[in-house]
Amino acid sequence: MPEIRKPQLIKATMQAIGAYGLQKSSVAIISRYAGVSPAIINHYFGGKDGLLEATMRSVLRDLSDAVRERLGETDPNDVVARIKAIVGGNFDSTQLDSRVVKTWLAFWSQAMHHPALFRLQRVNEQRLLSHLRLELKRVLPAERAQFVAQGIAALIDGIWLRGALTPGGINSELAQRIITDYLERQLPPTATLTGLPTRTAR
Amino acid sequence: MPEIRKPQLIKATMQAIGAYGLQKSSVAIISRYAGVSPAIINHYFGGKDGLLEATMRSVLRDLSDAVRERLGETDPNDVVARIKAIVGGNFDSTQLDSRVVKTWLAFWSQAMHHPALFRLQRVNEQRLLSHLRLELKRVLPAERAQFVAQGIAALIDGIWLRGALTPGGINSELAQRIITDYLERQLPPTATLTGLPTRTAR
DNA sequence: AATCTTTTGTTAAACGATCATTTAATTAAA
DNA sequence: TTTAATTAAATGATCGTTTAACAAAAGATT
Repeated sequence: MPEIRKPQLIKATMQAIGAYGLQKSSVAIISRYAGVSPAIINHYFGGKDGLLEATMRSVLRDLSDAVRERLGETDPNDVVARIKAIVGGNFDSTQLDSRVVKTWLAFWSQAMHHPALFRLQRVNEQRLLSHLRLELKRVLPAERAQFVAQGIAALIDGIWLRGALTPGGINSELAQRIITDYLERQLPPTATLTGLPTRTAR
Repeated sequence: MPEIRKPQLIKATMQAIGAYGLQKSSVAIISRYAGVSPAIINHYFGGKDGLLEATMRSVLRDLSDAVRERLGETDPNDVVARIKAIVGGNFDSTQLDSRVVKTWLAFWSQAMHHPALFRLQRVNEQRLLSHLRLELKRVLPAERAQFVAQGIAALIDGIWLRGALTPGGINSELAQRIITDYLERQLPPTATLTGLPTRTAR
C-alpha cells in the first residue's frame, strides 16, 4: 500500500499554481490535474489548507535536500566551497523550474496571513541564515559573520525574486557570480587561500 | 468635483489586503472598508481587476516619488550620495508600512498570472536597475556598472523580502548599512573621496 | 477454496456560502 | 429637467466541503 495519492496531489497542486496561480487553483482544477475526484483532497489532506501546507513542506524539503547534498560533497574545512555549495543549492535546477518559482512566491505572500505557512517559511529563512553564519564565523568575527550572512541571504532571495519576474527566468550562473564576488570582497585575504581558485575573469 | 472615491477605494484595498490578504479581499470586504456599496467599484474602475491595477499603480507611484524626492535633494555629481538616495527611497517609511509591504508582495505573486500587473512591475524593476546603472557608470566601466547595479537591486529586494517575513518588520537602518557596505567595496578607492565620510565603524 | 464480512479507496451529487457583476431604482447635483 | 452618483437586490457562477453510495481489496469464516 504505497501512498500514491499524496505526492500525486502535491505535484498537481504545483502544476495548477504554475498554470493558473494560487488564487485560481481551486480544488476542482487541482484534482483535474491529478485525474481524481475533488473529494479525495479532503480524504487525504483534511481539506484544501492541508494540501497547500503539504505542498509547501514538499517545496521546502526539496530545497533543503539540494543544499544538504551539495554540502555533503564538500571539504568540511573549505569555507568558501561550503558557502558556494549553500548558494548553489538555492539555485539548483529543481528550484528554478517555473512551477516551483511560482509556487514559492505564492506561498510567500500567502504566509503572511496563514500562521502555519508563516512558521514553515520562517524556519526555512532562519536555517539559511544560520548555515551561512556558521561557516562565516570560521573566518570572520561573529558580528561581522552575521552581517555578511545577512548580505548573502538577501542576495540569494533578491536575485531569485527578481528572476521570478524576468521573462527568461533566473540566470543561475550570473546569480552565483554576483554572490561569489560579494563573498570574496568580504573575506580577509588569507581566507581565500584555502579554497579553490575563485577569480574567474577580468 | 474632486475625485474622492478613487483614492478612497484604493486605500481601502490596501487596508483589506493588509488585514485579510489579497485572496480574501473580496469587493464586499473592500467596499466595507471604504464605507460604500460594492457596486461602486464597477462604476469607477470597471471591475475588481481595474481597482487592483489602480492600487498597484498607486503603490508604484509612491515608491517612485520617494526616490525622486531624495534624488532632488542630492548633489548631481556625488555618485555615492545619489545611490544612497535611491536605496533610501526604497526603504522610505511609507514603503515599510505593513499594509504596503503585504500589498507589494501580493501583487508580486499575482503579477506572474496577470499581464497588466506583470508589465507594471517589470517597468518598475527595470527603472530601479537603470537608475543605479546610470550613476555607477560614472565611476565604473559599463559592464562592471551593470554587474554592481544588479547586486544592489538584488540586495534591496532581498532585504525587503526577508523583512516582510520578519515579525518586527524591516530594519531600515541595517538594510542601508548592508547596501552601503557593498557599494563601498565595489567602488574604486578614488570614487569615495568625493562623497561624505562613509565608513561608520570598525 | 469459496463465501461472507469488513475495511479502504473513490466518487457523484448536493449543500450552503460567497464570489464579481448587472439591473433597475433612488437620491443628489447641475 | 437632465444628468450624475449611489445603492439594494438579483443573477449566475464557482467556491470548499459533506454526504451517501459504490467499488475494490483484505480478512475471516466456513
